Order: sequence, then C-alpha cells, then structure tokens
Amino acid sequence: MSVGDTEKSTSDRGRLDKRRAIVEAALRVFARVGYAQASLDLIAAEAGVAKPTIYNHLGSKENLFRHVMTETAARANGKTMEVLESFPGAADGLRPGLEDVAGKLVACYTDEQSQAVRRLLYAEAVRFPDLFDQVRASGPDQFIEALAGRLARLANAGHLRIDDPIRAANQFIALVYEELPTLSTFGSRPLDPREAEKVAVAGVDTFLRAFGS
Amino acid sequence: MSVGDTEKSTSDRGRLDKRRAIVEAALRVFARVGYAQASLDLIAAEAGVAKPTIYNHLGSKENLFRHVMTETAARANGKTMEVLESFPGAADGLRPGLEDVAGKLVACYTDEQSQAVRRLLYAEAVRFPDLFDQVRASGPDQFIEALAGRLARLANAGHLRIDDPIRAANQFIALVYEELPTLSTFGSRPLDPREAEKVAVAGVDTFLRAFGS
DNA sequence: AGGTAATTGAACTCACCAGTTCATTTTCAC
DNA sequence: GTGAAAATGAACTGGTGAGTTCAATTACCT
Repeated sequence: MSVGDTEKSTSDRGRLDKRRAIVEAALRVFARVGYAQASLDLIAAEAGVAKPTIYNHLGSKENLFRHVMTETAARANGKTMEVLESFPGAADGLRPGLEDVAGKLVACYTDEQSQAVRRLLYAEAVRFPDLFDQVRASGPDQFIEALAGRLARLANAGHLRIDDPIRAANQFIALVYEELPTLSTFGSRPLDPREAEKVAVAGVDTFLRAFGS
Repeated sequence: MSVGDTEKSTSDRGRLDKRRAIVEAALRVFARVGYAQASLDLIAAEAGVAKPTIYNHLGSKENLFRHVMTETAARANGKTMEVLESFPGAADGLRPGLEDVAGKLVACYTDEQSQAVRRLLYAEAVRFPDLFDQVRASGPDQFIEALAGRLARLANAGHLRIDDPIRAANQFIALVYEELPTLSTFGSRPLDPREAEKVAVAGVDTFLRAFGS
C-alpha cells in the first residue's frame, strides 16, 4: 500500500524466470485489455504461473502495474537515447543524417512495447498521475534536453539557425512524429512503416527549410 | 447492444431536463474517474436522478458513454471548424492572421470538455476502437481537410510555398500544438495559457520560415 | 380534476475480481 | 538424498457494480 513497499517487495524474492514471465505477461495483458479489465487470474494464466506466485513476487496489482510500466518505459527510453549517438555533427551530410535519426526515432516511437506503455500511461493518467510524471521526467524530458544539446552544437557551428534549442527540439519531434498517434489509433492498430518513413522525411524537410542556413 | 439501438433509445423518451442532466453529469464523472471507475450510482447521484431513469433514457452504461462522447466531440469539433472562418485570405497581415488562428485553435484544444473527450477517447481506445474512428473521422480528419484547403488557396495566390497542402496542414497543427499534451499531463492538469500562447506563436514563426514566400 | 407517462427509491440478482489461506507438490542447493 | 524455499491449485472472503423489478409518487397535458 505505502510507497516504500516497492523496493522491498520488488527485491529478489522467488525464482527469476517466474518473475520475468509474470512481468512480460502482465505487459501483454495490460496492453490488450487495459488496467481495470486485466484480472490477475488472466495474467497468471498467460504467464503460466499460479496466482499466489504473483503476490509472492510483486505484492499487489497496483504494484505490478507500476513495476511493469517503469521498467518497460526505462528500456524504451534507453533505446531512444541511443539513437542520438548517430546524430550528425557536421554540415556534411546533414540532411541524410537527420533523416536517418528521424527514421530511427519513428521506429522507437512505433515499437510495440513503447506504444503499449504510452497508451497505458495516458489511459491511466487519472488513476496514476504520479506514474505519468515519473516516466515523463526520466524519459521524454531527458531526451528533449539531449536533442536540444545536439541541435545547439550544430547551430553554434553555423550549420543551423536556431535561437531557442529546446523549442527547436520540441518542434523537430513534433514535425517528425506529426500525426503518428492518430495514424495508428494511438497504437492500438498497426502502422504502415512506409507511410511513417514518408512523414519523417517530410518533417526533416520542413525543419531544414525553417532552420537550415 | 446492437448499433441500431442508438437512434431508438436516444430519441425523445422521458423529460429532456433529466436527460440533459444525466449526460452532463456523466461527462463530468467519466472525465474525473475514467470509464471503468465510473459507477452508474455515482453518475445518478451527480445528476440528481434515480438510477433507473438513466436506463430509461440511455439503456446501458456503454450506450451512455458512446452518446456522451460523440455528442461532446461534435460540439467541440463545431467550435474548431468555426475558427477557420477567420482564416486570413491575403498576404496582407498573414502572420498576425495565422497567429490569431493558432491562438484560437489552442484555446479550442485546451478547452476543458475538449480535453476530457480526447483523454477518454485515448484511454478507452482499446475498449471502443470504433468510437475512436468515428470521432476522428467526423472531427480531426474533416478539420485537416478544411485547413489544407485554406492553405492551398494561399499557396495558389503565391503567398505561401506549399507542395502538399494536407501534409502542410498536419505540420501546421503539429507545430502549433507542439508539446501541449505533455505540458498539461494530457489534460489532467491545468495549463498556463501564456505558455500555450508562446508555443503557438513560435509554431507559426517556424511554419512561416519554412513555407513563407 | 383526472389520467397517463415518467420518476423514484429501495431492494435484489448475478457476475466478476482482488487478495488470502493452506495443504500439497515441485524445485533446487548442498 | 535431504531439507528448505518456492510454487501450485483450489477453495474462500469480501467488496463492488451493472442491470432489473416494482410499488409508490410525482409531473405534465387536456
């Protein structure tokens, strides 16, 4: 019940393979039917595990949900940050470099688990507002900051004309993701990757028209 | 249960003031606690109405939800389309005209009821995928179409340089709304209107840098 | 005033589900 | 192989909520 319980009940109780099976099954079930509709009997069956085992490992439905969300979000966020490694650093090949980054970001964004977490986060924002904040602070906020840094470096070297790097970073991802959420019915429907690629390239094009030097 | 029932059970059964009270209360309760957590006893109490009256008017919880969503979305959509009436038609005062439109659009987007519907639609996209499609088709899709038309007219008159009006329209709203959803924790938190105004102006600025002639 | 339809409240059915208990069995480490 | 920790399944509790029923009441129309 209390917040501090997380660390204790989340520690290394029980067998790890069971634990992993539970968490993976929970994500699938939550993503498929939502938090309220996901019964622990269903999750237990999907994980190939008995119901009391879930309680032994993770304590409660609420705690299970929090754990699944934060863990999956952290993994997705890690992949997104990795993309910035390949961010172009010079004017040479700037456009193809940005297109490459944009394409990879779209791939991260439309990754099945990533979409599932995002959808669940929005869906349960009323029930778990703190979870929403926590995940955003450790994910998108950090990412925007990092992207702004890369853009600022390019601007500083005279390759782009940018006044406010944070704003430019937000606009970059706004342009690149564009109507991705709506196109895929917010992740509950498969998205044509060729269409997504076109959107990303068009986004980069508009970005360079506005900020290229 | 079946789709055709909507028209019948939605018709003019019972007193209209009660009906209106029910629908308004239902939107408030759904927005506050979500679909699953909203009990009909709670909605009845909030509407100042007996529970059987709800069933007399609207048949079932599911039907009540559908009705509330489509009706509220239609009203919000109407307001958004009205904004396009003031869309600038000439190069003269283009920037302030676009800023004006952008500001009004942000106001529509951040309207309390509008945000509530959007949040509920995303939250319940898994349970009501058809509802999501229906609302989007009669709302955003139409709006983008209309906005693209206005932009195309400006481009045709040589005031903007636009190849693909639909894409430009999507990018316009992507830039103007930017990180509005995240800023307000997807509508579950108040948003500073001055901040929103700045985002809109910056969006128009970037749009004009990219597409101005 | 009188009659009809809508409304009310309260009690009730039925189903679902979180969380617990416990006796039994499996797993694994030494 | 033995013993302790973990897992199992099945049954059980307690709570909640959708949807219904009905007899009594209230509002509206003429």
